Amino acid sequence: MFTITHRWQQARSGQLHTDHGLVPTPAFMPIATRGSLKHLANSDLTTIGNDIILANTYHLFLRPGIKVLKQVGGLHQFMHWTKPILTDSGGYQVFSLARLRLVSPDGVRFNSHIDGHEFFFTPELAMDIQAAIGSDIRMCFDYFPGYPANRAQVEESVRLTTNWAERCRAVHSVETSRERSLLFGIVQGSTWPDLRARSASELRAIGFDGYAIGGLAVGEPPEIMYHVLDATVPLLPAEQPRYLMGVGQPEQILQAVKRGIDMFDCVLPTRNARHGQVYVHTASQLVEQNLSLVHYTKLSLDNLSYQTDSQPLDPLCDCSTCTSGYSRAYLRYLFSVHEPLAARLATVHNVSFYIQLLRDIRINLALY
RNA sequence: GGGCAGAUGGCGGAGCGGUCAAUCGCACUUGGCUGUAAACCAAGCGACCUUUGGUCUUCGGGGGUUCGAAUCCCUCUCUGCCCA
Repeated sequence: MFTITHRWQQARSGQLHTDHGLVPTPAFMPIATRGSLKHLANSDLTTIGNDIILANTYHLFLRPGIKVLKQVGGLHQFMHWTKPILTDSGGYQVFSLARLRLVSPDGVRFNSHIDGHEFFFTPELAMDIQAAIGSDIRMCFDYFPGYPANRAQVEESVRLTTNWAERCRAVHSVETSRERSLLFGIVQGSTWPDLRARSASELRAIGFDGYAIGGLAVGEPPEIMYHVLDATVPLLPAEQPRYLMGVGQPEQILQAVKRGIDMFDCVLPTRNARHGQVYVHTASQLVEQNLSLVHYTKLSLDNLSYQTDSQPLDPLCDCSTCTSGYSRAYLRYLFSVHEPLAARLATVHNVSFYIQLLRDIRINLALY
């Protein structure tokens, strides 16, 4: 169930209800692909105030596998995480592991990126795996051909995605008698407004608990992405959650919220943290308190300029990294000597930055 | 005192007459990461020139052979190992 509590022009804030609790929206979901948010313990996420994480069907299927997931009672039990989990379907891996797969109408033949083992991934299998994981929000197995793609490829992408969405819907309807999980459809169509419209229309006809927009933030200029959102969001049900998959940079999230998006996920805060790049508020923001997180920049901690910089990463941040007295100089040093603590401290900060950003957006919807 | 081996760019370490401003690794500098095959990848890393490119100074010091030397010869200095 999804309830909208506030609206401001196209933007809205609300609550997504799941068996593992409420998710205030707009929401950002940090990525725990393999059932672990890299470098963080659950207690870190609790401290940060994170409400929901994303895990990946494809990766958890390879290891630990369906059998183990069932035996240990699902991913919540396994990783001892009590809040909601959304699972991506593996559709993104069809794209990112393109060299290791072959797409057909029935499904996708994959070779494991781990040991080369071949298997056949279908919408039904994707749903079985997500059931074994026990995720609160499950995604349909979709297909998109990358960017740029020609019209024929994108039409094929929409056709397969709709067909597979029907099959996912069928499996999900049968198996969710006891547990209540939500199933989201994924709109494809790349940059063609009419194909986006066709995809949205076909998915609405099937009926889902929420609608995701996929196939964006895959190399196209941000302006193109905003245009696609302008054309696509109005075609989605007004009272149901909308999820922009894989986005993105903080300003892209702001732009998408303005256009009516409720949910986000992205590897950037976690991956960038591991790579020594941290998001911080800029000085101008100190002056314009009201505008809060609109003003930010990214620091490359390996830059020589931080060698003796005694400031915290972000004086305006209340995360444990920034309030514990760790300096930019120390973080830079830890990265330079490859101490694991560097990635941990930076990840705590970046995830906090995103969670704070979304919290501020929810509180001050009109300001953004 | 004698014998042998060796000295190459910040470090390690290739090269052993021309295609060498010198493979490679590390370090260093700067970029990039968008539903995570990513604690990763890329570029740069003697000086100067606006460039595809060009010029200049380099391979312990000095001298020599050669059209041409980091590569061959002589010598000096230093280092390591062995014998006294």
